[in-house]
Amino acid sequence: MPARCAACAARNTSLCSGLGDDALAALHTIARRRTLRAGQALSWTGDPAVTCGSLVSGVLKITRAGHDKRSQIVGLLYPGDFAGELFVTQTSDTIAALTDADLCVYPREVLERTLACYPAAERLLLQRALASLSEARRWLPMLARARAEARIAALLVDIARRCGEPGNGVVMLPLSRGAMGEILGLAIETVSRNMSAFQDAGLISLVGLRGVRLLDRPALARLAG
Amino acid sequence: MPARCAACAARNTSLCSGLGDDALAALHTIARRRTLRAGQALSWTGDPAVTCGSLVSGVLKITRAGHDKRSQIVGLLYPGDFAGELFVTQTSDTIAALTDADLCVYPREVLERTLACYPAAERLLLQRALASLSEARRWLPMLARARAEARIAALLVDIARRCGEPGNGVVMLPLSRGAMGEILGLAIETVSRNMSAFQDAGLISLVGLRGVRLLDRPALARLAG
DNA sequence: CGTCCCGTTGAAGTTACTCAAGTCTAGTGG
DNA sequence: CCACTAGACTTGAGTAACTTCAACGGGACG
Repeated sequence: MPARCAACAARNTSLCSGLGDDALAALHTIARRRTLRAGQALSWTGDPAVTCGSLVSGVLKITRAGHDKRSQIVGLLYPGDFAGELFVTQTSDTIAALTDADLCVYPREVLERTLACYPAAERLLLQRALASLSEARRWLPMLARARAEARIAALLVDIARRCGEPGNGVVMLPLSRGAMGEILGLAIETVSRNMSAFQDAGLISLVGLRGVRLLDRPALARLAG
Repeated sequence: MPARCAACAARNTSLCSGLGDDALAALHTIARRRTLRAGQALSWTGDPAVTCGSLVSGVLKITRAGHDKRSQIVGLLYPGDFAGELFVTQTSDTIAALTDADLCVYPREVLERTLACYPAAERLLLQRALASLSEARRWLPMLARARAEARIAALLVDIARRCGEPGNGVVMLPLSRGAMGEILGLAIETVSRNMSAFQDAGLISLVGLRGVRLLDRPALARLAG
């Protein structure tokens, strides 16, 4: 096993986790490390689809332009997730870093050819894709119908689940209020108002700008529907 | 090639299109025909995931319960599309027929094992899954932000594209006003009002309850954003 | 011919957006 | 260590859009 892979933080959760040593070596030969600073983009909507990769650390956002040119976040990527689009020549998504991030990137076409030789890897990717589809569909009823209160409660529960807690119960959001609005389809002021209301109701406690302590997770889950 | 497959209307668009004779025969042996009447369900949210299949004719809807128990359509399936969920034991989606429909159904677990032997089929499914993911994400900004007018225009253009025209330019919607609302996250009255407004503006012309003639498709596309 | 269901239209109420000030945090430099 | 600043967050008031509630029209089918 390549030394870099053995030491990789995403070794057991990324695309690579399903691979034997030979497949891993094959991927390694086409891989390149890349770091992104918070705010920096990996790709832009409409660009030729040339790179994709596995996220090793940090959080990325996937955005698309809404009808009025306002950008909408259509997905978040956490360590181990696969970033980028396969089997297309032009990207639909803009992918950018919410926090500083490390990736293991591959040229798209080479990766596609490599995957064709390793069905186990392709199957893993299929499972991931179906899970992502299901997750995207889980948000549809939320964005289509739910009130701001429910959307925000759902997002808080979701992020707490994925970001885990560093012991003291305070979740550090990888998102600004503005980014939360971009995910939820809400104005920044609406997000802020509801967060304050949750705090007043004793459901959460805000810690600095990004920290949140979930004081009553069941109640939040109930609000989320 | 099995005679039933040779005569199948979805032979060249479904999962089967990527298969050689041997794989096709393998699938055929585990397949069963099934017809659904309009309104009839293939599976319900929460049921064990036991069946999936290829849609041969008709249109299906995929729905999930919203936060307030109201059902939200999260996807439509047209002939050739794959229906059902793989790699899960419990379904998230309710799948039901909007029109009378024919399917070629497989037991999920058997299909999964069969697919593992035919990487070409699995790759096709991966491409489909990624396309579905992209389509679901295309709706996110719509539902999150866009006004009723834009959502409805987008849906009309979308359906016209998929359902084609029977020559005279009239598209027969597979959806009632209520179903359109379930897709778009709008009240039935809002859909109705906006359809009337489009007609008054000369963008469309309503033909009976389900027929629509798109008189100014560019304008609709522009409204859709 | 009547009924039922779907669709349309109208009026009132609610929710979140927009615009506009403030306030706080975190990071910077003295 | 403290002061300062830029950006992020919060709060308030007014408005626009959609929902809800309610009643009416009209085609399909018995």
